[in-house]
Amino acid sequence: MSRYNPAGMEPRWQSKWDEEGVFCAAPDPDKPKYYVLEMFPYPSGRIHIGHVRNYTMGDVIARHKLATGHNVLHPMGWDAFGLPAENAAMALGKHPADWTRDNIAAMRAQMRPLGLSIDWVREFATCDPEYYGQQQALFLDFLAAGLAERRPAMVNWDPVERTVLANEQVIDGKGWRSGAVVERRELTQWFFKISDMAEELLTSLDGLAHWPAKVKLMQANWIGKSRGLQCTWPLVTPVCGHDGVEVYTTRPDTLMGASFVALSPYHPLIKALEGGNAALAEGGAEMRQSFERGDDREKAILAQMFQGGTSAAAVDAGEKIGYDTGLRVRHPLDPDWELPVWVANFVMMDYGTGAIFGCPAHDQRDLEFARKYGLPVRDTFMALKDPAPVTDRAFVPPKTDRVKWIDHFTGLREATGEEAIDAAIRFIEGKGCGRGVTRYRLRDWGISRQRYWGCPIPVVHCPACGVVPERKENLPIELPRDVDLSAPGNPLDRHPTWRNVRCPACGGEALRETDTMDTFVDSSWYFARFTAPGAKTPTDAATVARWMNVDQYIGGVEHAILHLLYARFFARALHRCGHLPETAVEPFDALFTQGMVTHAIYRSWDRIPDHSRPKSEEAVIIVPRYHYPEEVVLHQQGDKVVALLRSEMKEDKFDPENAKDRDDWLRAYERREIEIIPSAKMSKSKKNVVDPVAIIDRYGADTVRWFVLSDSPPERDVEWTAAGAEAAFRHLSRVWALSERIAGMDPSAPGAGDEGVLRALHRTIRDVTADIARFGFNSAIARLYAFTGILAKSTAGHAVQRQAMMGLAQLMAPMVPHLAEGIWERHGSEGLVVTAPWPRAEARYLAEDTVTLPIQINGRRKSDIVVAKDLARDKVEQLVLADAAVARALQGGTPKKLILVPNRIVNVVL
RNA sequence: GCCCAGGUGGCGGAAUUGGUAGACGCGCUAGCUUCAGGUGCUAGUGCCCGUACGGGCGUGGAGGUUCGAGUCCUCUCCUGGGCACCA
Repeated sequence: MSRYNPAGMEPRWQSKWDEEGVFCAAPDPDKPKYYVLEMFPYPSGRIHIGHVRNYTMGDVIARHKLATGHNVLHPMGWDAFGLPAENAAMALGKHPADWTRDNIAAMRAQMRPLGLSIDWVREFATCDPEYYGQQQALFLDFLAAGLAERRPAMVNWDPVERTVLANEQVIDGKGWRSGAVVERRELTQWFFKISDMAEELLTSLDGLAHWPAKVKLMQANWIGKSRGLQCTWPLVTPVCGHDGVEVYTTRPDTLMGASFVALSPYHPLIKALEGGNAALAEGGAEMRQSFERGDDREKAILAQMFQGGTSAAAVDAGEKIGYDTGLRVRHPLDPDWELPVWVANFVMMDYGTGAIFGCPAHDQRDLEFARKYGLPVRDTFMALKDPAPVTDRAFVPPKTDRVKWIDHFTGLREATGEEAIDAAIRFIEGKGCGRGVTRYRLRDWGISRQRYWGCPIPVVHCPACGVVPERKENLPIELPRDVDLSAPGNPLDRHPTWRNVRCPACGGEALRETDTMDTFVDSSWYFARFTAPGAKTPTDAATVARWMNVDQYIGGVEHAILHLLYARFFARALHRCGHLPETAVEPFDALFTQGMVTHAIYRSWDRIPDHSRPKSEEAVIIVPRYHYPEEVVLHQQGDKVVALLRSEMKEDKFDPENAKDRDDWLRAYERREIEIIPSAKMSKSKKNVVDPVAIIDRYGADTVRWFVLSDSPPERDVEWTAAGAEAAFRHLSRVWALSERIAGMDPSAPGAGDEGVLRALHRTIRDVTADIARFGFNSAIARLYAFTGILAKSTAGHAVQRQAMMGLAQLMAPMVPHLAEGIWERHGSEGLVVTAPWPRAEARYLAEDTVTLPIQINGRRKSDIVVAKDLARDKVEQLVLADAAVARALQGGTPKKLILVPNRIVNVVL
């Protein structure tokens, strides 16, 4: 009788799997293929418990598919380019390449003990020249296909990272990694023309049946399709070569409510005008600054704080500023109607035409602007019920609401906004002074980064030929090893020789492009590369056709827009360039977005002397101090749990592991407990992190795997608790002990209740199989707990208990593969669990010949009866009326009604 | 502000098409075992009344549909997420 010993068992089975090559994804034409992929990690150097959850989920799917006879591809790699390596280089004096390689080695070493069913032969890192060289080849193909281009553009400049960011990488006006407020700059940059595919990327979302609706919705919102009218408002007096102002609107039906035209401070006409108008130039510059630095927003927040309120509404209001340019335009529907042209800080150059017409009655921003500067407010429609002119709130009903129109130019009287918009576009197109236009919020993907540690963009700048693509035979364009990372800016710009090349076209002296690609490019096609990681072309036609699509993709919901949208674009671009079959333009058949692992935060408050104040005063500052979970011991005190610092207890010679000591210590130092802040996202600064390596060392990989799948549904966050991890370990120990007990049974001893155990086993097989298929891992585990309980109490004979134990091991195998192999071996089974065919639930054990029929009285359950399945209605009624609880309720009377749902339920209505 | 997802015991959470609410785990209570304690085992555990038999209430709140509602409908409150001067 041996004890459960994961430390001894787990490495042994891992070697065994390696020796047998069970995870090697050699194409097997006799089996259906199945490609499982988890989003690959950034090699930060340490695995995170969130990684463990992510990869364990993928592993359950992969192992289950392996057992159901699939040819499984389950690879792993590293998203290895990116800024942290450069930062580390500066901080540690270590080359980014070395830092990255070391981190990869460290993380691989931390991941391998998890026993994941990964084909490690396919492993690669995006910083391998073999990988990024192929990416450069793709870039050249995209360029040739018109999918990439170089052009000047206003870009988001992150002053901390000293590079530009894509729109998707700017969150709340701040860089997604640095958190710095981004500035706007005009730079010549490389773009992928993702906006050309906006419509396709939007409509194809409908076909993604196995994607979460939430992710599809987020993408649809991001693409942001709108239909509207674009029309010219002629200038009364042409100026600076402009005859009129192009305006885009989604509400052409409200054209008669116009009160002014407003231009973005970046509008070309404003820039042209500023030359001759000092006041305008000053005002325009001020407004642009407010865009760039968010100045007025910050000021507003500050003002609010000093006045004691920080309501989001007040801050969000954002003061509207404008200058009257003095120009006037004619209304497109009425040449006699002249309107003023303003420049306004709330008009964006990036959307529409950078010019709007203000309709204060039906737009809150325009109303605020009009009220501030005394511009007219004209109602164009009113509510059917209680029509009233607009005063301090713009009237903006949903476009599907019917409203009453005031003297509408299309002749409408009562109509919805939608109908009015359609009518207005038709009307204006008929008059020839405007056209219906569909627009998208999605803009092109700027991929240029002024950084070292990324994939070089393979083009050359030639004084004679201009921008020339590199020749494919010269790829990969490798990053130079000898770079100076100590100074700010792009080290490739400063490199003495790397830039100097011959022009691929004319052979003259030329300069290499020094921008590198956004790291999201690296992760936009790795899934395709995994199908043939050694190919001399980006993909290999036959193998990519065999393995694509990814059948199940798993990752965090934080990539719902960025990564997944780029990957969808890339798949289409790859297809156009002949690297992916058409069937793979949507590369991920099914997507699962898993929740985070969270943990409570332990915080105390330290009083430290405040040296900035004169000594005479009571000068202390109270600062928060956070504690790692392992520094804290939890103690049950009455009905509440308190956290105590182990180190403090030890200093006072108390044993933190001893409950009585904890009690004594608490009594002696009553107020030294630590605040417990409920579950939050793990964060290093709050120290609420758990180290998977430490947990694996303590309990084994199977316990960690079991735990991260337990309790919470996988799409939701799971709270890591020490008690939960203990419970997982105890359970696995009990399963092992049960297996030992059964192994030690007398094989010939008779037993009782064989049938019941087998029924329970087959029900469990049926239910666990269904649960795994629908990602209900927490439910599957609950059922395995329940079945373990039944087996543990069973008095069945040895043969049946052994069979049940083996079935249990198989069902547990995707979650706790090492333990399952151990049990399998202990009971003398052939081969490995991992390659054994998945058990089948047999119909004869699932069929029931009796049913327990709950009896409700007036809809509330009062009793139940056991009857033969499909028993005749009148027989059931007799039994129901004879039931003690029913008789008591009837008190000799007859029920008003008796509802009988066969084999399901009975309801007696009094 | 707009859009989306959720609110179920002390806690994490179960609950096919409307059909026994609270599976399973944690915690707690009692007992047993070992014992200095933890561990292990057995039983109990939604709330209220009742010694018990039993009864009443109960899935954020208020209404509604139904023989029957966690599930469907209307309104409302709260929490989390996404987007946001997008014209």
